[in-house]
Order: sequence, then C-alpha cells, then structure tokens
Amino acid sequence: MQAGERTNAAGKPVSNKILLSISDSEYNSLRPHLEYVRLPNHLVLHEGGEKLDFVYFLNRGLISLVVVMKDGRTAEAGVVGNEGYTGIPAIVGLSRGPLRAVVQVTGDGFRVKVGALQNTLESTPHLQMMLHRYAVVRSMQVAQTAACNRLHDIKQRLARWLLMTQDRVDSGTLPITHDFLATMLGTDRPTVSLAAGLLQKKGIIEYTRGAVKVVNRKKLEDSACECYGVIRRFDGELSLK
Amino acid sequence: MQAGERTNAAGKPVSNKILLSISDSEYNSLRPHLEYVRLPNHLVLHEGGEKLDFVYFLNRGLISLVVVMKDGRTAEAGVVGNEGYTGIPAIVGLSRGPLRAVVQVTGDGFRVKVGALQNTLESTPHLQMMLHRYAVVRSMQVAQTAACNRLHDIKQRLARWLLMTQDRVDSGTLPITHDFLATMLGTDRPTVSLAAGLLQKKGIIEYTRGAVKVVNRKKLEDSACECYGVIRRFDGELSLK
DNA sequence: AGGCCAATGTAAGATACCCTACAGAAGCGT
DNA sequence: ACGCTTCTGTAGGGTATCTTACATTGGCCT
Repeated sequence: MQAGERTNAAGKPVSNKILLSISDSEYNSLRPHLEYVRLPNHLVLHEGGEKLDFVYFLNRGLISLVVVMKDGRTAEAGVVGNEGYTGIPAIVGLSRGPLRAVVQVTGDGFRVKVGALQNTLESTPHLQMMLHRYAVVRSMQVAQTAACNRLHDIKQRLARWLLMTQDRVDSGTLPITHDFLATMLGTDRPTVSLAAGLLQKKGIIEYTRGAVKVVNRKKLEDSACECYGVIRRFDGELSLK
Repeated sequence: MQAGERTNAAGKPVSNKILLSISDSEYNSLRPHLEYVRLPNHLVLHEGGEKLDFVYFLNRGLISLVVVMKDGRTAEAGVVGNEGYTGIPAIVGLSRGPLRAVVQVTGDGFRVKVGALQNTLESTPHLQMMLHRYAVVRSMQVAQTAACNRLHDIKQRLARWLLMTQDRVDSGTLPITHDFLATMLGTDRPTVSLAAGLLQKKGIIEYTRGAVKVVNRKKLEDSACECYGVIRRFDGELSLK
C-alpha cells in the first residue's frame, strides 16, 4: 500500500473524493464502519419514499437519482459519482428520502449504516462540512436540471446526459439501452431512438444493442445545451477551500 | 410584546419559522445581526452567479428561485416562504449562488450579512442544523420540480404554482401577471394566457390585469399534478424532530 | 439451427406547445 | 378626455413530442 492511500478495514482501497479529503483522524473514526460494496448495473440502492438504511460513498461508477411519479413515469434529477455520496437526507436526521437511487454505470464503493454515520459525524466536523457542502452543490445541479428539463429539447438533453455519463466511465462505450435512457430523460423509448439516430447519422455516436459509443466528443459537446458546462462547473465548487 | 414573541434589535417582530425554532441563547447570538427589510414585489435579492452578500429570513411573502439561461429564458426551481431562507450556498462557505432570488409575493423579513452568519454559526449548532436541514428539504422540492417540468403539462403546472403561491398569501388574490407567470413556468405568455383562460372558464380562478383570484380551491387542487401534494409534504419534514 | 426475448427502426396520427403577430382593453398620468 | 403603456385575447402556422402499433434485428439459450 502506497503512502497516502486509504483503505477500509478489509483493505479495500478508497477513491471517493470526500473520504480522501478529510484528515487521518476523521477518516479513522469512520473507517470501521465502511463496508465495501460492488455496484452492478441497475442495482437499486434506495427506493423513493423508503427508509434510508445506508449512505453510499462511490469509488467508481455512477448513480442516478430518479423521481418516480404515481403513474410510474420517471425523470432523473441528478447523478452521483466518486465526488459524492447518496442518502443526503440522512445527514440532517431525516429517515426517508424521496428519490430512487439506481446504479447507472457499474462501479464500487463503501456503504455506512445511517446510525453509525450520524454518531461519527458528531466528532468529525470537517467530514460533516464536506457532506453538507456536497448536498448544497448537488442541489444546484438539480436546479439546473429542473430548468433544462423545461427549456431544452430531447437532442440537447440526450447529448448532455451522454457527456455527463461518459465523464464517469473509463471506456468510451456506455452500457445503456434506449429504454433506460427514456426513463432517465423523462420521455418514451421511440423518442430516444429518434434522437439517438440523429446523433448517429451525424457520426457523433455509434450504438448497438445496449451500448452507446461516443465517437466524436467535441461534436457531442456542441450538440448539448449549456447545462452540461454549468453543472460541470458546480462540481468545481467542491474542491474550493 | 407578548411572552414567546421575538424581535430583532430594532423591535421588529419575527415570524420566520427557523428563527422561532431555535433556543433563546442561539437566537440572541444572531439577533444583533438581523436587519429588518421590506420585500416589495419583483425585488431581486440576488442575481444568479453574483456574490452572496446577505442571507434573507422571510417573515411573510414568497421568494422565487429562478434559473436563468444564457439566452434569457428562465424557469423556477423552487420557492422560499417563512419556513426558510435564501442564500443556502453561504452556509457551506460558498460565496456565489447560481439562482436568481426574486420577490414573488410582497412581504418582509430579516437579512444577515453572510460573514456575520458564518461567525455566529460556529457557536449555534442547533441553528446550523436547521439551516442544513432546510437546505436538504428544499433540494427535495427542487428535484420534484425537475421531474414535474418534464412530465406535466402547463395546465397542471400552472395550477400547482397558484396553489403553492396562495399558501403563502393572506388574501385569496395574487398580484401576478401572465408575463411573470411565464418566466416562472418556463414558457411564453400566450401559453399562460391560454391555460389561465381555461381555468377561468371552468370557474376555478378569476383574473383581471395583474391579479389572479382563486375562486374554487378544491377544483384547483384537482387540476394540479401530484407534485403539489408531494412538495407540500416535504415541508412537513422541517418540523419533525 | 431454431426459437425466444429484448432492443431497435419506423411510421402515422394526435396533441401540446412554441412563435409571431396583432387587436383590444384596462389602468395611469396629464 | 386623451394618449401612453402595460396587460390580455386570440389566431395561425410550424414544430416537437407523445402515443400506438408493428416490423426487424441481434443475441442468447437449448
């Protein structure tokens, strides 16, 4: 193990940015409670409205936060990568969260029981601040998404979504079906197929069954709305100070 | 002054729920920094992207939080009433916020310089927790709005918006123009006029120049999407614990 | 190879919404 | 009363999207 690397009690290495940003002593308070977890595609970490049992700190991969309406229609409200964690309501003492958290890109991370985290937080002010700050920054991202959902068309939103996702994946290929995209983008499958088909015709992406490959990143950025850049810049706020 | 009432240093009474919820000692720490302010319609408390100088605690009225795109189009991402405050980013040390905060319903409240609040917070853990909890709850509301903007049509959203606004106003009449509604709902004015005209034909609302009156609250609720109830219930989380 | 299921292509009709333009009406000041 | 400004009514064309339906394809299992 190299100097500066962190692991949990079982020796699993940490690459979550929040866990890496705190002091040794604060990290050691939390360390015994970190349980390593693999996060396979489409795993639901939390169902909207249910009790929050765990908070998840991601090492790799991507989690989608999704609002589910009564009729089953869905729309993504935000995403979480290794800069953050899921289960924000738990850190202010709320036992339930309204959003579905689902793995969008396979990865791994650590989970902590809500009670254990709450106990730990009393003696780890810096960690507490980082968790609160992340909550605020993500709220900004959600706000931008709210406006984007209203003001930008499906082609722009699809491009934005692909960019945001690709930023969290090592390879250039994303394991995604049109159907899944539809639930994220809050539309239906044919509409996604149509928009994706246009991007493909322009040589910006290529896709086969269940896999999208970004061919021309530059052009994809040109196809996206300003929201991609705006949201990306919010992430920068996390490393300030 | 009755027992249990609170005032600022100048004797102005407090009806903001957060300021009323904290202990005497914590309130007294903050009290010297509370400056009473009137909040007339359409006053912009904060422009998106600019420096956050003040945090505002509302007594009465309503503040809209609006995302402004580069081309000038806008959409509302959330609202603040006397249950909350504006300037959330400041409480986690961020100096700028992305949202425009504009007075939607005339009211009043108190403002505190960001620096003074940050200093005070170090010795007021309960206030700190209330501020953080409110930030999280509002984030839930914004997430619901994000999905609502995508999945529900203009009639439902208009009804929801009128309900949410009426909840913060004493009278049944809201001083609002269609044009202003359009910037909130992220659409154009004729679309608002059309939707409002339908509600009026059904005898649910009545309006004249710049004023909307809710005639049949019950039917208005039936016209709104589920998001009204969902968001309302989130507010309930603030009084728990 | 054959069969099956999931994923994608596509199309036609319906609808909602945007955009632009203009007319009418209400308030306000002089 | 007059004119100005702001607000609202409305219309018509264009576009994006939803809805539904069906055909086709690719991959996987046996």
